[in-house]
Amino acid sequence: MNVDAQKPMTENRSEICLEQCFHPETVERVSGFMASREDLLAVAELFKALGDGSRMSILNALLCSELCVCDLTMILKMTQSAVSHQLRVLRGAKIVKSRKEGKNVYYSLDDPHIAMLIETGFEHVREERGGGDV
Amino acid sequence: MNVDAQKPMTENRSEICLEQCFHPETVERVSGFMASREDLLAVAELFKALGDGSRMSILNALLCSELCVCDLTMILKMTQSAVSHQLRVLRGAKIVKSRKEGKNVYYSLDDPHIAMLIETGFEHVREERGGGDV
DNA sequence: TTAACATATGAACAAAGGCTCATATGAATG
DNA sequence: CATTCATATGAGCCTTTGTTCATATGTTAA
Repeated sequence: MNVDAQKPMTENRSEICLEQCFHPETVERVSGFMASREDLLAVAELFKALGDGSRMSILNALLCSELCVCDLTMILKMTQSAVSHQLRVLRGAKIVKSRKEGKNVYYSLDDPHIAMLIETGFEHVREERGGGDV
Repeated sequence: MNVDAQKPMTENRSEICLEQCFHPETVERVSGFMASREDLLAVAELFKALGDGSRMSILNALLCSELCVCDLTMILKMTQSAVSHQLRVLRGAKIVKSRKEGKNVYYSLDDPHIAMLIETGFEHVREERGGGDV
């Protein structure tokens, strides 16, 4: 989470890479192609929220069924507090949504993209271990 | 990255959730559905590696073209050292691959899943900001 | 209202992560 | 071989993050 990048590039150039080393047109073209800083950060935040073992376990469970916090606590064998804290992160990232029913709060995946991301992730790591390439 | 969960659940049950609160069949069913701990951690690691602004910028650039470290340094206006460190993380996560040519090392996305993940991520955040739902 | 329970949250602490600086490695060139 | 340049890496520093513990909030039932 930096992407600051707003320092004068003139100075940068002299320290790091003398003018002959890089490919100016490529750099130009790719620079033009880059997503907005805002989008980049948003996507990074999304993946960061997916990038934790506990949260991935929660999501894996929610992939199967809507669940209340207590169920999750049982399934993941984690503290209720830890589960709640992680659900907060997931809620903040709009990865899960919640629904209140009496004393219970039921969580589920927020939208189909999320399920797709998670499933693609699993595919990727399984193939990687399995064969090497596809 | 915890997912330890190997403490005796008997004790857990009495502390956290008395027997009447949860849905035993659901818990049972979902527990059976869960991916292996190994896969969960691998996926979490994958997303964690994607979950950083600097790395997402690198990947966004690589989505467009194969690039050497120096090009990336220019495009992202980051230190060469910082870029190299992040490329190491990406390499370790098998998200990018590298190819050496003379003094330069060229990086590119490792496989199509990666591009798909990133693009789905962008779609998600754009739709989220744009409309609210699809 | 009081008690019991499900969930949320704040503080504190330990661990992980990203950046910079300095330096190492390894290739090309004189 | 010595130099130069592209890239990689280790150490140190500071920030972020995940967990636990204690407690707050809010809902249902007695």
